[in-house]
Amino acid sequence: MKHGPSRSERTALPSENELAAEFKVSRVTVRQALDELHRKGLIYREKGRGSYARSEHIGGVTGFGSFTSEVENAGSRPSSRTVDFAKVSSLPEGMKIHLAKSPPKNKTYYCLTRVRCVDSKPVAYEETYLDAETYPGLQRSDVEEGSLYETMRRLWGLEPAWADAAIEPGVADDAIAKHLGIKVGAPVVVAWRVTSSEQDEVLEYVRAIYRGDGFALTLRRHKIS
Amino acid sequence: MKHGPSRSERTALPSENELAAEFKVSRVTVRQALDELHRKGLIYREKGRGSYARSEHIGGVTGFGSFTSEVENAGSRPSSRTVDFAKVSSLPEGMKIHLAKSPPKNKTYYCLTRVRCVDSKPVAYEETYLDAETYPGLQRSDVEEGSLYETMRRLWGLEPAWADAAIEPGVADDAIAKHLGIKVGAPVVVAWRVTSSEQDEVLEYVRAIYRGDGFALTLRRHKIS
DNA sequence: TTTGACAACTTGTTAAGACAAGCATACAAG
DNA sequence: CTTGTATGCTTGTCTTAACAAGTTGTCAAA
Repeated sequence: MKHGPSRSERTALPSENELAAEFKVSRVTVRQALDELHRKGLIYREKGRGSYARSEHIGGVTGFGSFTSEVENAGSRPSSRTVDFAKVSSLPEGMKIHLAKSPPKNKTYYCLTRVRCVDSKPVAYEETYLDAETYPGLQRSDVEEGSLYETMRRLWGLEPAWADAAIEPGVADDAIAKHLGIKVGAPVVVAWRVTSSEQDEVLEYVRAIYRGDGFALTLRRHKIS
Repeated sequence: MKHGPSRSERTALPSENELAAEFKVSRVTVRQALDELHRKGLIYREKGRGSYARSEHIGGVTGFGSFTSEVENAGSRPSSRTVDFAKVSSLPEGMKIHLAKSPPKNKTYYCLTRVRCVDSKPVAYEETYLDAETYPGLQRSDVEEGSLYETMRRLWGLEPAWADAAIEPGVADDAIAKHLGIKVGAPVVVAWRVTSSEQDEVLEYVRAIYRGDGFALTLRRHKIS
């Protein structure tokens, strides 16, 4: 026997059984989809009651993942200016200090230096170190345009899956101040990051310096525990 | 027919079927467990090959979650010194600027000010704003000792589930420099955070200021996409 | 030697169903 | 009016089963 429309007054989503019937799939499949939405923070679920949609879910620039797609998802227009592309023989000291796995020695890296912009305003100075063995024959033209992650996928079939990062405060030195259009000594956020594939191959080492005035790194809907 | 020991030479984990047999559960259940380990970044999986354990997995102080448990998991000893406990009638300006949902007006909050220490060294200055309606009758003694999240759970049955945060650079002012034992004007990281329950009830607003010398916020094994 | 078909494994996905446990309503007993 | 109970819903957990798709080694054919 039906007990009135009470549930429908409270529930944003149909029940798992209703969804299974509607889309002609099994309940296991419905649950897989709902669990994924839950992990992303788009819905929450209550035993004995139902699944509820959250009112909102907006993205932000986290400093992980692709700068290009993150800024786009946030509704702004990303752009990059390549400052330099050179071969170097070691990583910055901070990389060795902060990150769990110390990088191997006697390697050569391509060092890609870019200024990251949101709506044409420079917000970050970024040095990306790419192992020369991982990207044989890498050319400046390969990374000059568009998303680096897209290039990794297209040319080398590499897919970024995990990031380890350390965040610390700093002050802008002469070069960084000039690139970001801020004063020397202005406070900045320094992020050290290692991006790896699903199989733990290191894809890039990154040193990123974010300006602070009018821009902030955000982490939205971060699951605790 | 068996085809030699090739797989066992490469695989760290038994296959799903082997695990199901060993623990007398169905393969679906085994997969649920393995998928969870994968999401946590403890293993990775390859179709047609097997599941592989990652070499290491160490935690870090992310600035989300419980400071107490995060520092403990990182193998250090956390402590806190309560600087102040007062009633206030509004949140700091930065909270309204950075966070998605602007907090309601005409509220009163308990403002808990603490200095966070790792191995007795002060690393962060933290102001926690707790809605007086959410925590009726909150006493300083309730939060003076131990983990605030533990108190939330024990006394009010509230469970932190999600955090939204914004991170920006800053400089230490006089008060903060004194509390952290650093110089006035030293670079710091300012984190604005809202912690919510699974049902989106706001549990706390936090303004945290981290020193930069010898301490860094870390995010280990952060899943991309 | 090289190539290709095949078998035997792996994980990925889906199905259909059962039972437990929590929630909300309706309803009868007090 | 209050309280307990039954009912029918919900999500949570689990089982057994099947097939798809990718990987690896064997082995016969060229």
